[in-house]
Amino acid sequence: MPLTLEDIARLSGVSRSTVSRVINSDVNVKEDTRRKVLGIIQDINFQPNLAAKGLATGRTNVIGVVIPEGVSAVFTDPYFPQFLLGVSSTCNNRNYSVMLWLAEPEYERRMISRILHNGLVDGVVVASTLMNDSIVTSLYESKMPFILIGRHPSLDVNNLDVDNLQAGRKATLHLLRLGYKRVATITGPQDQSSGYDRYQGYLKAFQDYGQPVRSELAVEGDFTEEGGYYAMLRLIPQKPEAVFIASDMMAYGAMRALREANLRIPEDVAMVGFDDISGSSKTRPPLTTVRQQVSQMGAKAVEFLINIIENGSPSTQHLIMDTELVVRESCGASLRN
Amino acid sequence: MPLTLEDIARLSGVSRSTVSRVINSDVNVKEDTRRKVLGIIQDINFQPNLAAKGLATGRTNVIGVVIPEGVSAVFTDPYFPQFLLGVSSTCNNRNYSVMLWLAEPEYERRMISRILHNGLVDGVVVASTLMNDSIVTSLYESKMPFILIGRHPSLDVNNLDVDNLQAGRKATLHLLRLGYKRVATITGPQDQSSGYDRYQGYLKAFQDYGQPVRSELAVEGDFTEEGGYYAMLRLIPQKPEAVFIASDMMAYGAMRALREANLRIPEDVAMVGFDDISGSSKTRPPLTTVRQQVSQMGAKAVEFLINIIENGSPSTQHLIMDTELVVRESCGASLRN
DNA sequence: CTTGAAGTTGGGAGCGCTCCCATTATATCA
DNA sequence: TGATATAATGGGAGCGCTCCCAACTTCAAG
Repeated sequence: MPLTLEDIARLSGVSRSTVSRVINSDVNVKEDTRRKVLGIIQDINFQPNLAAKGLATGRTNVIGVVIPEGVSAVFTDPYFPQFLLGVSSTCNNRNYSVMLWLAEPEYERRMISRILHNGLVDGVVVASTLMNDSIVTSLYESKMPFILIGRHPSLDVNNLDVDNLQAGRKATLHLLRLGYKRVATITGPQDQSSGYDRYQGYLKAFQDYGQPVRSELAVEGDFTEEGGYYAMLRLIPQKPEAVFIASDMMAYGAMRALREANLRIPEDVAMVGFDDISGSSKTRPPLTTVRQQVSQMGAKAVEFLINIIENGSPSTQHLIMDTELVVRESCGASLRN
Repeated sequence: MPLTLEDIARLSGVSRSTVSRVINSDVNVKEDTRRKVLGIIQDINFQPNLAAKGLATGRTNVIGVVIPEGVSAVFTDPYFPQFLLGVSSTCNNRNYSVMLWLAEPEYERRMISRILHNGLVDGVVVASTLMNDSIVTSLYESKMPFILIGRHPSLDVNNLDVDNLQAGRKATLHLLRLGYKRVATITGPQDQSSGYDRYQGYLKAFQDYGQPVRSELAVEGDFTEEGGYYAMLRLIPQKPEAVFIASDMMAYGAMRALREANLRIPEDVAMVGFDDISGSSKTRPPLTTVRQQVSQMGAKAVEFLINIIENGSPSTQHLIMDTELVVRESCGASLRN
């Protein structure tokens, strides 16, 4: 049977209240008393019951992380573990715990109400949803603090996003400037903001470079290897000279398709990916890609959320993280200079 | 402000107790009453406060999943997301939630006591630890229900494991029977049971096949692509004809090393991997590997754990899951028949 | 000393639920 | 129809904590 505040109180000859003060670092405790109580707590390895604390304070020191499982890439892309690493690590040192929900459509409604109403979490991080995800709407309508990874097309919510548009533009311009004429793209799903925005960046690059976009050079993928493979297959007949691919996983698939078609990278088709996941420096050839600091995003998201939980959020905030173009060999930059 | 049982009671003209009975499907409620109360609950989308319930019952309907971060492969190997998928999905339909702890060494002690003493979870799944992990010992000494994925060298704990020894033996025998003479292995870390057992299976295969083991043909890897690459580099001078590699990720690294050394797979060096992660059917050549049903393991682990939580566990149980050798091209089976 | 402010401490009430027991409604049988 | 078992219901106590207020110390200033 776990001990309670009352037990510690008895053992150290003070009252329940004083023990509570010690645990919560209240200043109004004589130094002597504090030391004595702390000693007992340590000796006995006492941990206050968080359910009780939660009931009394209305706060649990738990944050929820919601990842819609519908996003098929969840279980193949290193993006998610990496993100969770950042989340978890920050929670650890801020003394929070992580409740993980992989949202399955069939349980979605039930899950949402659990999250919102049952007092299990103090706030929620929602990652990589569809743009009009109902979870976001529900969260928005509730009083639950939350932060969206990505952005929402219409609602003004606290969010943390990468500047996908700039990044897509940067990657595409890189190819354009290397002199490739037929620069294609394999996009992410257009109902996810990351997929959509990167594609918009691609379009913007053409505009800025004063060159017309050819719609037959854009194919939609789904952020998986498989998806990249089939997208590339559809692209090959269009004879692209270069491709901007909206995720490294898809780039791997595209590489496979090109290899099977006996097309060389970058000589026949150059490519730039997106993410810079750990394998991308070791592909053949090494992949030029847009780096985003995924685990740092997880960390930032949690800091952001905890701040809202603890201090409230007078107005909504939007954090945008930068990306960096990592030039390796798949774009053919070294050949063309 | 969220509603309480008392509110629902008032709205439906019954008492708090009756509402509680309805929510917990107690039989002693008149059908009429039940319907009326249920109606109100639904209309209003009421969710009972789980912290309060937890306090009163000592159960939270939350299970913890602990993954030691020290295991470097955590963030590159699809194994973990896949496992979490199984865990999460089963929790969803059993009405449990998942608390995720990626154990960082520096917070380990604090985390363990939180898990054990603060009443946040009803039980714990511990995945892929080192064999003598202190988390397991602490859990064992506590009264907290838990189940270990893998096995423990000395403690008799509830666990769920694949038959790594048989699997390693099966894979190695496959190569031996194909007539390869110098069959090498890249093992996993020998302080993880999966790494150790697969290697023991490798040794057992030689013994059963009546052939001596050459110790220079075994190199220890760390379950990462990188590790597989460097292990293969060390193996190449030994001129192996075939290799059993204890994880597909390492096999990918090994492939890369062989490719760079201009050695063909399987003509110059044949290989068999382990895991059958999703990429393995699409490598060049497709990878022969030992398939384990990872997400199913997650699901089973949760079922197992929930059963212990709800019904107790008179004696410790050990669940062993089978594996299946998936023969593709990297082992050269098609060439040799 | 006396007085009052500041520093400490203790105990009651309450967070929202469950569980137990007492009470009331309903059914059953002779 | 009355006695008795059984089904339904209500309300108090308590889970372990925090928060508030009252009470007690301490100490410096007058």
